[in-house]
Amino acid sequence: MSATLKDIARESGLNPSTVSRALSGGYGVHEKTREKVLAIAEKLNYHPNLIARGLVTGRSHTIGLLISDIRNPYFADLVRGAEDAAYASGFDIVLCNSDLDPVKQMKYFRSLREKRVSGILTSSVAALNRSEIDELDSYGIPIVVFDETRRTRHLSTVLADNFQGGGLAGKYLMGLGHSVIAHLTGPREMGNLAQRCAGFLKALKTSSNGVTPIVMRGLHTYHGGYEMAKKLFSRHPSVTAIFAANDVTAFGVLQAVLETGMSVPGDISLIGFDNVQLAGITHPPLTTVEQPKYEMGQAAIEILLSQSKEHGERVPEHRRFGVRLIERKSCRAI
Amino acid sequence: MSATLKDIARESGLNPSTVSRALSGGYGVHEKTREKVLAIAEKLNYHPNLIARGLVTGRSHTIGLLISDIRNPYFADLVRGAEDAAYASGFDIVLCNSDLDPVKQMKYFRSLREKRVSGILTSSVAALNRSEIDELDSYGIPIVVFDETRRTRHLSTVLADNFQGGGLAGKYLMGLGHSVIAHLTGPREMGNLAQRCAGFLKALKTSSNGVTPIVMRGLHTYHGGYEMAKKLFSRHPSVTAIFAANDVTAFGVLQAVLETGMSVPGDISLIGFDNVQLAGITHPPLTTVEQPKYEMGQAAIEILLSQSKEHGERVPEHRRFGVRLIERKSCRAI
DNA sequence: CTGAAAGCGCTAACAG
DNA sequence: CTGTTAGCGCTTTCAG
Repeated sequence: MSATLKDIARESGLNPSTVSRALSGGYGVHEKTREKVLAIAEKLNYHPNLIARGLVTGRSHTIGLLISDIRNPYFADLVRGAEDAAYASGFDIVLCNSDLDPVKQMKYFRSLREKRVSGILTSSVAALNRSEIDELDSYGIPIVVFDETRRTRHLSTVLADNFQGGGLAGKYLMGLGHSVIAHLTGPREMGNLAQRCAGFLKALKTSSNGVTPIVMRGLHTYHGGYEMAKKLFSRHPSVTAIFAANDVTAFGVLQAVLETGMSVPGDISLIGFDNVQLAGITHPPLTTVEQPKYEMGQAAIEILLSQSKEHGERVPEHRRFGVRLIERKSCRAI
Repeated sequence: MSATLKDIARESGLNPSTVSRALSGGYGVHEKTREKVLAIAEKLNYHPNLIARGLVTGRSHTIGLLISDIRNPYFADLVRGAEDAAYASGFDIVLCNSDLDPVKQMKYFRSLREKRVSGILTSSVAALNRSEIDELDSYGIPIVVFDETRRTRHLSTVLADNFQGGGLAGKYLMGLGHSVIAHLTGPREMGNLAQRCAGFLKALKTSSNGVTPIVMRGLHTYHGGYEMAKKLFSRHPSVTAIFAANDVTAFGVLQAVLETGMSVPGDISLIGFDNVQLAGITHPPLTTVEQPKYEMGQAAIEILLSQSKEHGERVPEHRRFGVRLIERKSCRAI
């Protein structure tokens, strides 16, 4: 089928190893023979077999990227940042969607490992348990996980300052005069959400006037936001402000508010988290806490790449990104 | 480092080939020895090296997926459909974002080919020219392209019935009584957009009352929609309805409308195309023409997989999906 | 059912 | 600067 290095060796009367050098390095090869090799390669329509090369060098130049669902715009930004950075360094990204399913997740991890990827990036999907973390550690490749607040011996992390972000949201809402404020969030195990919640609660606690925080847990998805909001309105009709764990959840809340015949920000002030692409064009445009998703994706690749160069014991790296409040039209003073 | 097949051969006193059979096939191996092999493999924490296997079998079990930008929610759905289908068959997806850049695009194609992917899925990114199509043909792997209206000797295609969709939009707007209707679309070379436009124009033409179609071209992106709408309002203040080439473009239009102090559907009726995830939660919820993105992604993988089994001359396959109008709140009768 | 041998396409010492 | 040799980890004839 495709021409091989041997073919061009035969054709040129050179030795395969010389051809190899001419093609990849360029060093230690006479310019004349190099040109000759290149010409023949062109003529034979030769294209290196990267998987053969990978076998001998041990480098696949491929990075696994495991998230819950690419349709969540938060991940789209993250992935794009990672892909761009990887591309710039000559690496490919294999994309895996786990849907937060612990079984699927481990299947993907194992499959990536068998493909001998250079490293793995993962959002902290279904919370990893001890033995799973140990398994990942045993892979001997750099792994960086997003939004993971715990520290382990080998895993690197990149995350936003969720605690601060939660505080920003809480303070903002209080500053607007709200006193019955709800926080709609996801499962307890998600460390990043827990941090947002903690920061939020802390902010409310430091206020002079008596604010009543209501915390509800469900799924941090569009649907989850919708459900939680409905429940909230029936149980606590006096709420005037909601801090949603992320924008997509906030979108669900928005939907519920509209269906209930209320309005944002007329009856309910709403604030999200992430500053997802479409947050600016909902009605009303969503006030939210921005985290630099694209940059976080990039950073993860940088860490990964720098670690894969190191030998011996790898020291994990941890990077935390600042957040900021994006004020739009979904909150009002009371 | 990692245990190899040889290690377990030595440990068990068997021949590597026997071990190989025990591990992969299971056929033609005594149950007893098979169990023994499995046990030792487990003990040694053995994991097959898929890249070594790939080298000998010539199968990478990897599929390249080249799109313009994963942050466009249209692609997110498509990609997810593809990834799920690929996963189900034991294939991985390597994701590439070309940004419609012809150079980047060909780089990706070549890199995928060198990685010996089993096939390539691509959205019809920057329009391919003759010699590029020839190059793709020469790869000798199945390639399926989305949204490509031209037919070539080797490329398979999957697309929605864009012509019909355009017609649906046109008819709907006319039925509502609009007579000054604009269509905001992308570059001429994009065959799918051209079809949408053609279907739309055809529908208007068959109307009894005199409708004035205005067609504007720009970029079919959020920003492009915004720009075109601004221009449209200053040049044709009498428009009452807009058909945007896709939802993301429609979102841009929506933004422009709001900024201009008008409202949808009060002053402008707006209809999109795609039925992207968030189309239902903009304000107002967007009326649009839905195409089955997820299913299209799946279908592409099916075609790809069925083709990679075939030997000899491959017959390309073409699949066209129906579309339907999703009526929401962004249009009104005049 | 198992072993021996060869080789996928490439790189990497080591000589020369 | 170039050739020789060996081998990455696995599968796959072909014998036995």
